[in-house]
Amino acid sequence: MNNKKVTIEDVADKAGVSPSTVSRVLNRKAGRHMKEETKKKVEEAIKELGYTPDKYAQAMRHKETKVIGVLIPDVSNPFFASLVWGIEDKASEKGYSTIICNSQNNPNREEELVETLIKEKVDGAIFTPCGDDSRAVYELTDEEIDVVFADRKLKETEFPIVTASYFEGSYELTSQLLDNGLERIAYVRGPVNISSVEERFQGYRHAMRDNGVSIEPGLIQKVDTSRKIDYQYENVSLDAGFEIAEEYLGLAELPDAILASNDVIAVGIIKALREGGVKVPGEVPVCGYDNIPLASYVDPSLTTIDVPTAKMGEMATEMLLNRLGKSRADKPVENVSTDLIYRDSCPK
Amino acid sequence: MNNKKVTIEDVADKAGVSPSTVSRVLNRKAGRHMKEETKKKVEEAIKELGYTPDKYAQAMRHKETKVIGVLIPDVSNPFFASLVWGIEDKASEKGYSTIICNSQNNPNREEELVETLIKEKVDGAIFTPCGDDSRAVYELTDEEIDVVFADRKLKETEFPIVTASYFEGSYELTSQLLDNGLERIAYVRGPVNISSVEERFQGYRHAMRDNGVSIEPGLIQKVDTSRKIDYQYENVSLDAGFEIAEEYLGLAELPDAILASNDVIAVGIIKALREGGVKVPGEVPVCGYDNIPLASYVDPSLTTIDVPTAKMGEMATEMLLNRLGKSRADKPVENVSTDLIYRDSCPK
DNA sequence: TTGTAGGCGTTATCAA
DNA sequence: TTGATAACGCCTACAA
Repeated sequence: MNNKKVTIEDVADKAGVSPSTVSRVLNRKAGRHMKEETKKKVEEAIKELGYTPDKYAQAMRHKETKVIGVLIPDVSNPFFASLVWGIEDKASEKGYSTIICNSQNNPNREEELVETLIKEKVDGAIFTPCGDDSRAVYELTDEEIDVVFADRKLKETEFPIVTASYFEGSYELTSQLLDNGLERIAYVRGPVNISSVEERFQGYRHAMRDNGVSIEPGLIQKVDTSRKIDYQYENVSLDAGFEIAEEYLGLAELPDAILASNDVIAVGIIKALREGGVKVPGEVPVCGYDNIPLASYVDPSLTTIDVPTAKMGEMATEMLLNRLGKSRADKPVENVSTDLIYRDSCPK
Repeated sequence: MNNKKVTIEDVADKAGVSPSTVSRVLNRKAGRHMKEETKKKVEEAIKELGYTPDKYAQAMRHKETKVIGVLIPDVSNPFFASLVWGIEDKASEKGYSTIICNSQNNPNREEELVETLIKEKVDGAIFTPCGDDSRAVYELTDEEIDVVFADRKLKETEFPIVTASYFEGSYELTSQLLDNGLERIAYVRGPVNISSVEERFQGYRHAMRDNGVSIEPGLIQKVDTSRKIDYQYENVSLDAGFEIAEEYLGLAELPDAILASNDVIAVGIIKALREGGVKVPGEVPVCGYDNIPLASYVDPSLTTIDVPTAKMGEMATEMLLNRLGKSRADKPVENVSTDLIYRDSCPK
């Protein structure tokens, strides 16, 4: 088709005006004054020629690139995949493109990717760090690039963030188990330095404490899924859950129930229990977190806590876009709410 | 830190040379002539100032952006997630960034995204179309943007592609089931107009025919997962598999075995059978395709066919990068090989 | 209301 | 071997 790039000058020629007039038609700030006729001529020429402004020339001229960077640990984790979906939807709706970067849970790679984002001159970034003490983010803010966190926050800093009520979710679930008379509740948690993991864990701890139930040491286990990397996130968490559960099987007495940081770990746990001849939930109920799609399809279906990740992504994007330009903006913290979902891995 | 952007001129000043000299140091084609001393001075200045060339200015000057576009149906599908991982790895290794676009199985959105890629002036694109007759790709080639297909091919066209030996995988699996004396083998396939789905299906068909076994109508079912969209790919395929299996349950006689286009559908099938009181694999063995991580964790673990998706992504990227610039290039078609994996959803 | 001119950061060309 | 200059496509003062 009309191949060779058409520039603003071509449009100007065709419309019989100057390039700046064309530019004005394109960028008319609010109500600007110009003859209706000129405007019409120009618009026609634009349409006929199929003209689109050159992104790169625009970016060079003024400050905007209309690109936002997304820095997350790993898209192959379904949790982040749908977070990203939410981000992309909202961004493209608002005329922004996105660059997705996977840190692969590696702080060094995280820093490299931040460099990339800077080179790409992104207008802003949505950031889910792989730890809670990333200094990478400061390179962004040094360059005056707006940053909004999603899901996980940094220790001892106050960046704008959209996250979920993780503490409350865990607290509620744990309380219900206690109400059902289960007391020796085990907890399998993810890496220590991730705020969302920590909050989920603290919800459990506080619920136990508030109900006057002490936690037997040895019932709390930790998987460190951030060390190993794999093309498929689930590979490492499944195995991790499996291995931890095998340790529980070695205990003199099995726990009354097992809670996991997330659904994938929980599925690994269930498999180990099954292979160890333990009935779920008959002997040991198991619960996860996140409500991944497969949660309702494994046997037994996972009791879990739903997290509206896509919505989280949308909200983070809106928050970021609202802040762009403005030196400061409105709400610095928003929470999506979680939702407890009972299924047959855990008797109500 | 050193905040305000440092330009090539700053470097030139600091080194006491002209901007063009700095540029030459940066882009010295092969062995070029310049005093070692000047070169050294310039390199020092570059390092001290932490100078990096401005991507946008470069893109405007010559033809390259060092960006490749990736157009796939849906990253929340673990299959594509790891494909993308492979692409990103290889691309960043070669100094390219990527723009990931999800068509969400929507041909219209696919066309929009192609426009985006053109505006972004990507140097090339990796494309997994949502159907087999996408005309969107021609807009890319009209703009002289190189395109390599991944996983799925278009009908009646010969674009360079990296895919997998899907036909052979299915053929082998089906043959083995037949060898085991299973004859009434059902097949649940995905949408008609996707080449990888079709090839998997044809592998089954040919194996049946070559073994002289005719296929009972009614045993072949189709799920159309491309209609519904969801933030999580798995939601729709799981449900689809579930619903189809319910139809089999209504049959006068159950099939001897059920094959599915992919693992996710297979998990949906298994759940329906289980709820219908049918033992897997005792009464009806079930097999999938793709070897997703969860395949070995569901109960019973899925017999499936491994597809090295990440490798496929790497190869597609290499193929694309090799073609950039060159009007034509070497191998237009490469296949990764698949690998049959027996697990306990299917007796050997 | 519209046009002219200059410059954003690079690099290719040509002259020195 | 190095430097000056123009040009990529666009936008914004400023002038008309």
